[in-house]
Amino acid sequence: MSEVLSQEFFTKPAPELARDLLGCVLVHKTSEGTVSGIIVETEAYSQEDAASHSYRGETPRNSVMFGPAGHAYVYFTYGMHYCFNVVSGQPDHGQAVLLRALQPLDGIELMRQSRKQNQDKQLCNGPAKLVQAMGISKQDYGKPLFEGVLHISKRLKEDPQISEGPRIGISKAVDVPWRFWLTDNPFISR
DNA sequence: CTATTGATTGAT
DNA sequence: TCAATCAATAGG
Repeated sequence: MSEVLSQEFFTKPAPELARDLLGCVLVHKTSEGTVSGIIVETEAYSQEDAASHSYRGETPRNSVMFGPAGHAYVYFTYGMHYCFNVVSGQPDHGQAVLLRALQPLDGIELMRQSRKQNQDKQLCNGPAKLVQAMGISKQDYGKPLFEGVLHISKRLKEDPQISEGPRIGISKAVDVPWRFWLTDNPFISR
């Protein structure tokens, strides 16, 4: 068993946290069983960033982004999908890290059931896919990730090789290289 | 109140 | 390449 991250770990700026979360493990202990996966792809969003939900200030949807770091920002989009973010930085500065892909670790059978999909590479290779596979819902909005049934554990291996590039699916700040992934990992999206 | 858009996905 | 599908947000 790996150690759970401290809240302090999340207080760094989003682009930095996005890198540091790679290789860490997202764990969800549900009534059905435990599901977990290695974080292999992330994106950073900060308040000065035109592509960020926090760019135009605090609203009912994004308010948790302006609170203390280490909490979950879950939002509904495209009328059918949820995405999962980790709040980062200091309070009153809206920033977060979007989790885009995981490498399935535990509870793969549960993931297959919730995703109605058998191929392991198709289980968590997209932001809305991992939310489905991990059994995350809007109920998890604002929950702490440094303790509790939904949490993030420390890296299994230190100093992984990381690649970076432009973010996916946005129409503003399209050239900002704030998407990060574990180099050559086969479980990333696109 | 109305209109637009979207940090996506799966099928064609 | 495109439809699905609707809440949040911006604008009047």
